[in-house]
Amino acid sequence: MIAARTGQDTAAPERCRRCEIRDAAICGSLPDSGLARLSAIGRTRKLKRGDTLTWEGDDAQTVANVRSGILRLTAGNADGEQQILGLAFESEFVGQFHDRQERYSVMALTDATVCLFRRTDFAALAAETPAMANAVMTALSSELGRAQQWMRLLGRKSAEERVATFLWDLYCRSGAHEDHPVPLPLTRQQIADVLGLTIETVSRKIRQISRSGTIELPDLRSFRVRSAAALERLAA
Amino acid sequence: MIAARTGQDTAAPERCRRCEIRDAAICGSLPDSGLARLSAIGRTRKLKRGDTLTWEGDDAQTVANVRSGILRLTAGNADGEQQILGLAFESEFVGQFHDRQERYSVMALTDATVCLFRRTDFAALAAETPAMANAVMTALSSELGRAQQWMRLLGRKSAEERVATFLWDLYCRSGAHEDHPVPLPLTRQQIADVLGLTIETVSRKIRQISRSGTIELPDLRSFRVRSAAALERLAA
DNA sequence: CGAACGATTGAGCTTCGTCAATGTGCGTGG
DNA sequence: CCACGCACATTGACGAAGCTCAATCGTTCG
Repeated sequence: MIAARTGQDTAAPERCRRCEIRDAAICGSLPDSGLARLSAIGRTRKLKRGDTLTWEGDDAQTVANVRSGILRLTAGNADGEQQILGLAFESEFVGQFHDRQERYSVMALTDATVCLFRRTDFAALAAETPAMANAVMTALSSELGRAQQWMRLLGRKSAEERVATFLWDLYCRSGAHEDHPVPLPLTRQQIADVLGLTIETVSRKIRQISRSGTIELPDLRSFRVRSAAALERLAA
Repeated sequence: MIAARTGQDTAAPERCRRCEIRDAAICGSLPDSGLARLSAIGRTRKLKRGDTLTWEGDDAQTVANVRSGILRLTAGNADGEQQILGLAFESEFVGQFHDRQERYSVMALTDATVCLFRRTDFAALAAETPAMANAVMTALSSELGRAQQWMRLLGRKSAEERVATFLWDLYCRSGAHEDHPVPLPLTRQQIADVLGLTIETVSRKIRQISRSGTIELPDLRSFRVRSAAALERLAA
């Protein structure tokens, strides 16, 4: 999800210039010494699908960089209702760089690998290394940008546009080309939760886009884009 | 609007513990020297209702702290459609602390006073003063929290809940008590834009909440809360 | 095979947007 | 002062989008 127009030319990889996706750019602006320090304090953790990395309200001990898989960020409210705040894909950061309390719960939607940093280590590094502090701000800025794109999706897009946006997003991130299969590692229910729709509406709209010939559905866990242009147009 | 649970005990004022609103806490964690530096680089500007402070896409020259009035943050997309990203009230910050390009346009919904800082001054201060960098991160974090609350409003709330949330928000911020008039300095159209609804729906829902006895409408530019508990319940 | 789970499809209903008519308050010019 | 125009607000009728409820289908796994 979705765009941070950072207005910066960092060295961070950009997977797809045309869609709304950019990678979090935290590493791009770091000097080598910062990178070395960073990797010195990180450790890898593997998550199984369904595992929860952090719970909303917990002490914020760690921030994480996604190496593989898809994480889901959710915040509950008093009624126990869950609002999905977004997804985090490879290379993106999740967690509170600054706050002492988790603002959202993070769950793995697929098997995933993350690189964990203790928040305090991170903060200490930021305090002593201006470039690091700068990088944290970049990450926060970029997260904010993603949040704002997400708002546009939730606030203004129709069900069809939401579904198309989601598929387009996955397509762009996957690096696949037209007619090549793109993994779709979420259930319809999970997609519905992410997009703020019901499972029935998601199912109907996916079918509808498929019947229109824009995509193909070889099975429930993948899709092929027949016309990228048409899909992008549907995504609005 | 709306909540940043920073998990921090800062000295920043908290107007209303019960509702979702907190003040941006940037000043709370600054040492006096930082504050002195901060006020040295700031300057005041008055905005008339309808004035635009910054345009999306412009070079980000300044960040601003709202001293009075209400600002509206919007982002356009290719189609020229506008998505409202939120409002900024007294004591909150708007603008890009980190990015070189404005991410949203800022317009005054009412006459307003802002305190402006050049982004570069701000950044320089942050680079040399860890406490200042920390404060910027706090502000970014808090903005992120607001964005996430806004997502919940856009993603999950019904028209009635949105309107009630908005009124509840204003009520809490105003510091007024039950049966005291709360200023409502926006037109129905502006409220509709903010909440992602149409003017007709806003009008109907406000009337409906009024007919239910929860609020009273002495005129179009203010309201009185008859039952704060009921209003909070409607806000969900 | 049968149970369980996810997905699909249909029917009906609710909510909210659209379009159109009407009401209300206010400033301006006669 | 009054009449008029204008902007904003309200209200009603209608329709479309999407939600709810329920039935059915397909796959997978025991």
